[in-house]
Amino acid sequence: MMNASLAKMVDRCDEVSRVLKVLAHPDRLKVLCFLMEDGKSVGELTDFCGISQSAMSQFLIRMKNEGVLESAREGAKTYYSISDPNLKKLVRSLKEIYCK
Amino acid sequence: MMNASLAKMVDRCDEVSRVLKVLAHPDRLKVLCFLMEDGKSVGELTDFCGISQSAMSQFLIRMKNEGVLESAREGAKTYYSISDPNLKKLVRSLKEIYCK
DNA sequence: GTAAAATATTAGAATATTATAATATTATAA
DNA sequence: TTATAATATTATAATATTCTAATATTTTAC
Repeated sequence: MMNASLAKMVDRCDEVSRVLKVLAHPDRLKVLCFLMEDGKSVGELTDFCGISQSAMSQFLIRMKNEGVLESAREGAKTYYSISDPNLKKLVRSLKEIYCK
Repeated sequence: MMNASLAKMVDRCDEVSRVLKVLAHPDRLKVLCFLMEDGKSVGELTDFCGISQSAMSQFLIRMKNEGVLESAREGAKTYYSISDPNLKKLVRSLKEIYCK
């Protein structure tokens, strides 16, 4: 009726869909693509996306709380980077699928 | 500054994030996992997910409008299946990443 | 034709998300 | 110590999503 792999996936739909929600916004996805290279400051990310500083900060903190980003303060700047290896894999897959 | 693959991905963030939005709900993700096998009727999908018939119908029609599902009426039943090959690849990737 | 089964539609309340503006905090440089 | 740069916080309006209930449509079986 239902194979083991499907059953496992179904068990994790809540968890996985929460992560997907993070990616399901053009600016957040853009941020994550940019962060694939290395850590960036809030200012760099704000410039890159062209959204307000406040909106960016809120997105970043939200993604950090969701467990996919980590932050490191260096002086007045805060650098964000991807902390979740699964998310990195996922963004790589998206590139594979949609950017060939 | 920014490699070609990243640039391409950034160009498609709007499109890709719209698809991800479809997956970013536990019940819709569950449906898509179930549909990886083959087409299912609205009734089967409703039973599988344990949500109301109306909610399921609305989700299915929305996903069809989004271009990831197709439907085929057979008598009183409507069978839905995945029409977007990229979405299939994506669900496969999610299985790979999160269900190993 | 009428009833029942299967699906779709509509409307609306409840909730969540997004975006903006204003302000606060923190750190550095002068 | 004050000004400025960088980031975070708060509040809120605007919008979008989700869920439910009620009803409508379509098809088949009788």
